[in-house]
Amino acid sequence: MLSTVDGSFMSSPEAPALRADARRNRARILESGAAVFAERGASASTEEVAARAGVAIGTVFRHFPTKKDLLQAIIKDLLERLTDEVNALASEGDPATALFTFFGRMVREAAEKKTVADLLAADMGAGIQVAGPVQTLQEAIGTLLTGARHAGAVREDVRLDEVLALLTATCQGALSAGWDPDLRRRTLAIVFDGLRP
Amino acid sequence: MLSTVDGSFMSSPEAPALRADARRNRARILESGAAVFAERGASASTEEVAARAGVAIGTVFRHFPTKKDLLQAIIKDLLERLTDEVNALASEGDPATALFTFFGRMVREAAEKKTVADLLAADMGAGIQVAGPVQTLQEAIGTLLTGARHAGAVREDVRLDEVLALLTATCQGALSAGWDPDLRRRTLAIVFDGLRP
Amino acid sequence: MLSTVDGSFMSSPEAPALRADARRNRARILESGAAVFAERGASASTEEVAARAGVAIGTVFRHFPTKKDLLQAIIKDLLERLTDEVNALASEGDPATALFTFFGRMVREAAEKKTVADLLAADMGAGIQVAGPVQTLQEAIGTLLTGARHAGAVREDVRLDEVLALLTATCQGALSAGWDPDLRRRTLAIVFDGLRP
Amino acid sequence: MLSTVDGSFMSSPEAPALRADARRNRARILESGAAVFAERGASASTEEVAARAGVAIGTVFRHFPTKKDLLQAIIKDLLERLTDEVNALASEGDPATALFTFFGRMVREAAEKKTVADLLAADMGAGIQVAGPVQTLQEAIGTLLTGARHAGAVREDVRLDEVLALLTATCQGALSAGWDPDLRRRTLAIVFDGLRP
DNA sequence: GATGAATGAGTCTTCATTCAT
DNA sequence: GATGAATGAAGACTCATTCAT
Repeated sequence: MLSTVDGSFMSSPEAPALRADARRNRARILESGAAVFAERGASASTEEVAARAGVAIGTVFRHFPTKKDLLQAIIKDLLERLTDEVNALASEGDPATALFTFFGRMVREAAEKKTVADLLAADMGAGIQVAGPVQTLQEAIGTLLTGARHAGAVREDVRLDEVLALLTATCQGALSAGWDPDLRRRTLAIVFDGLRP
Repeated sequence: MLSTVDGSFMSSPEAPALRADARRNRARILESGAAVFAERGASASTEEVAARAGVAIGTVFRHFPTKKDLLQAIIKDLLERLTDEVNALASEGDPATALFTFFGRMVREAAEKKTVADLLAADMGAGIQVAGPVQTLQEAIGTLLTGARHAGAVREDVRLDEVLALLTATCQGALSAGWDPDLRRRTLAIVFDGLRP
Repeated sequence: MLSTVDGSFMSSPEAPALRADARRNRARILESGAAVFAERGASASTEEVAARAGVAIGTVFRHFPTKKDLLQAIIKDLLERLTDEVNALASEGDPATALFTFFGRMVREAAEKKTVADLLAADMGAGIQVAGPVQTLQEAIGTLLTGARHAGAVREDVRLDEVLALLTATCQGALSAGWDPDLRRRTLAIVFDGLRP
Repeated sequence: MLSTVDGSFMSSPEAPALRADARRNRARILESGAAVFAERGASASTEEVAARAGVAIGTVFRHFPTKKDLLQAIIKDLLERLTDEVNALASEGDPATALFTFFGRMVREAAEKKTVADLLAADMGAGIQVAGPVQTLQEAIGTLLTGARHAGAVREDVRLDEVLALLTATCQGALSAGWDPDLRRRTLAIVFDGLRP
């Protein structure tokens, strides 16, 4: 993946201009947070995130005043990275396969890193708000879908919300059940078959 | 549904006979536990389960020495009920549609009652062991699949583990995303299409 | 069972019927809380209150779900006790001296036990609500004042709010400065002189 | 008021000369500290003092190595200002009214600015030492008292410690109860009446 | 000197679990 | 067996204080 975690050289203009060490810590906290929450679920302790990031607990709370803020930031980060991937596929790849490629990649990552859908699922309920980034990602996937339809790789009557539903479902399934590569391939083959004309 | 919640007259032979009120309490705890954990997730407090069951907290722990035991019992209960449903479909229904019927019913319930997959997903990770009942359910579903294949309703090369993977995935997806009936129908249509010859 | 359900034969009607040991603990927590907060101020730790009461921290929070609740209960308790005293004086004592007697007693206790005014002052700001009990106490003192005026012991134009202001002020002063008995006597003598015709 | 806030040109001889900006910062910290602690009580955070002073937290701790030091400095400052006021009244004003004038002014300020007595009361307990400045102020007030006695405005048997006790008490009372001007006038009228022959 | 990020002990609060009643 | 009070280990969060930049 090309994007940097800390967004160091292109931080958004209104950001408070963090010191180099602070930026480094922020990035490490996000990273360890993603790992810890993916492994242990959203109820893992902030202390463990701090420990894995190699900082004191206070540092985590300085960067993210609330556990919810931390969770939200991790998810946002993840969503942005996914959106970047989708956009790259949309501009480079073959429209007939780009959607399936992204779909497969996302499910594989969910199974391997146990990150994406768990966070999306486990915590949405807790009032976490990431509406903006989610919509951006969805629109990007919509572009892939349109391309695939035009290329005749996907049925004309398939709508975006079904695709998103299938994507979310398979990510969560792969995640919680730990699909091995072969099972993943066979399961997705069925879904992809269902999408084709 | 025919199964009893408390399993009163078929408890394992060596278990000491429960007093009538104890049996009643056990059943009510399982029931309220299913409701509470489905609504609030597995991190809901045991106290709340007790309150909704109308018993004191001590009573819950007398029946289930550990929260994990309670969760396990609830899941087991659920699995047994599902197995009964599958078996009923297998012996009565049309083999060509039975699998799809069960699939659709389970996803609908997940979406409506937020029970099945949430428990299965959220807590499997915590070391809960329900291997036996799960296998029983899986075998029952296997029967449905075989019937469907023989009836020509499902492709010959589709294996049970893919079907289970798709079932789990869509249940979780429906659950966490709250699919409305129309979205559920369209999403499952794609999956079913993928399963057909 | 022959014993009564709550075991308490004279608790106030709407009270939740505490067990004997719980009632004992509740009382001890209120007592140690009054002492600790008076000594160390309202920012003393709940842990210390628990320790002095000889219970675990959880017990304090079972009885008073919030630190604020604890503070409020202590103050209410105090106010009720004071109101009782005032009422006793109003019905028994000499109207010409009852007000002065109560005034002096309250200031002496403030100086000795460092309780009354500190709590009243330190915590009122934190959103603690004891409006009811406070008003009850004030009305009781009002009765004393009326009696004293009728007896010619206090000037006709002295109103209740001034008396309360002087009472609060001297309590706080005695409390924070630790007036010794002699200083207290001389200081109150001046105030009482100011109140007389 | 004549005293400078920063005490720049009269700092103790051995203290290293502060840079102009450092002197300015010290003054602003004292000022914002007085405001913040008066508003929020002594448990307000040092961070807030820094923010209101427009400096970083490190700067506060460079000037006052400990929160206690900061509190102590604020109180000292306050006491010195009060002493100046008393001295001015002692040398200029009418001895018969000077004491009452000062008394009334101090109580009014307490009620309005919530500063004086709060700090004096709330923090004395925490081991803050300002014995020297306090004694200086007390002696200055003693001069006012002597003048008032000689002028026949105050009873011969009234001693300084009672006057100070009444002053402290009414300041605290006015402060915590927020006496309005009318109540303040009536309450002080009673106290003054008690002091007169 | 100023800055503000990092530290970590301390505080409030929750909750699974135990046990006296 | 049922009750619900007590326990105490965690967990989220705060804040005085230190120190690298």
